[in-house]
Amino acid sequence: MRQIIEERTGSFSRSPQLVEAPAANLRVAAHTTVLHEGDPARRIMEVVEGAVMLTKLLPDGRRQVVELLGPGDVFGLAHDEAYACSAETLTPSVISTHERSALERDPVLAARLLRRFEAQLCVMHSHALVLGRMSALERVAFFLLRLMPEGMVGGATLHLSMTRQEIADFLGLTLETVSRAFSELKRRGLVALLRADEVRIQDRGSMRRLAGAA
Amino acid sequence: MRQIIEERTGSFSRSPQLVEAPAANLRVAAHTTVLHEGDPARRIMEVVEGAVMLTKLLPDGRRQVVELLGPGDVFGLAHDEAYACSAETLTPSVISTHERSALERDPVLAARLLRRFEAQLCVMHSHALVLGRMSALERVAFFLLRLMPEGMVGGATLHLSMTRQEIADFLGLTLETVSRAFSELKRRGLVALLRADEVRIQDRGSMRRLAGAA
DNA sequence: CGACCTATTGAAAGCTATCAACTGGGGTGG
DNA sequence: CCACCCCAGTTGATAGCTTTCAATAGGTCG
Repeated sequence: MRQIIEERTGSFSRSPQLVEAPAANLRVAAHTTVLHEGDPARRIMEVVEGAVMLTKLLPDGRRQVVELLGPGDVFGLAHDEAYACSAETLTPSVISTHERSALERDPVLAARLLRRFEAQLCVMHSHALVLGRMSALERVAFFLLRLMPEGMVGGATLHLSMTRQEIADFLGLTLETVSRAFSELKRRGLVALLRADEVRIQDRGSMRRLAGAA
Repeated sequence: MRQIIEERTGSFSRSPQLVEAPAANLRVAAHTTVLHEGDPARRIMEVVEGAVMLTKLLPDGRRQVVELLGPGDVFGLAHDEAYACSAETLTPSVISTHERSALERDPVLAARLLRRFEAQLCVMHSHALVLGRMSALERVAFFLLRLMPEGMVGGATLHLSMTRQEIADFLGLTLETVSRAFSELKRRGLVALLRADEVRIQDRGSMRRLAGAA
């Protein structure tokens, strides 16, 4: 299941003494596991391009997608020197990595990560509200709005790069419930489904109301 | 509903030009709302002593306690220049506050907050797993273990400084379900309830197993 | 064109929420 | 000092939503 990471860091690659270069960049294919929950946490990473999901597992196999990341977002966080989540690309991505010790030496990097952590923490707070207090329909509406950049006009269609199972694991639902929610949103005319992974938001106002105007 | 903040910052207090003092400390009574979701986010805060909960509201009044904070934890995060959560003390607390601009001027502060943000983000990831994938009984077990410091021996009793409603809002349940879960844990002999807010963990192993060994 | 994987839809079961009644402890006031 | 009141918590019955199990449809790739 683990796929190979395609590494293209140019002249910096594979030189241990160059880990503190501004950024060691990795180009990674879609559906690649970049790091594994529990592995020793040596490096901290930023998404440069693409989309990455962070997941956690329960001993019995239940999975939660805890965070969806886009350009600028940071991952590879450590709890007790080990990665707290697995990270998997959803699309072809570019990821830059830093030695953890660079945080202390590089104030510019530290300042950037600080700002980003604050933003990600706020997003997690919203997600706790979604997971703890919203119905299935509301969760899916919230999810679609979150993926749809503000400036996106009505005509544009959104490509979901996640399966129903991945969306379900993100929203704390089952894949069947997610599918039913999509169908219900379609039935109500709030979204149009061109294909299973091509969505268009038809009635943004109603969607916002469903998602709690968040 | 809003309670008055009792301010005792000694000689630094109420001097606008001293906001960048090492720490403007507030001593706050229990059950005091320190800041309100949506208010302009001027300052960033740290818990020095006590316990604080961060909450978010849906337009229809549904509430989620998104984070429980103890000494060292940071709050007062901003989304679009406004506080993303309300913050309320659970116990008498001491809170230190900083101007947001201090983050850029004070590298020591920034480094401390960076480390703390990382830890809090990891905790939020765990909480997403709890909210998204755990049953009511598992959630309550997880909650109790989280409150029970590792070193705490069997004999010690834990004082819950939260009502059933607050615990429910933290775990994404109703107060009745939380109460039933407590009763079930008691019935199974995993915990003892001396009073409604005095708990003793009797069988830590079983509790860990329930909580997914997290 | 067929195989396979993902998504959709249906029916039934299960868990939690909701509504409601009751209990108990603490504090207040007589 | 005791009785009563009030609020938090507990417990019960029922409803509702989501999950589970199962079968069907759709799309993609060989």
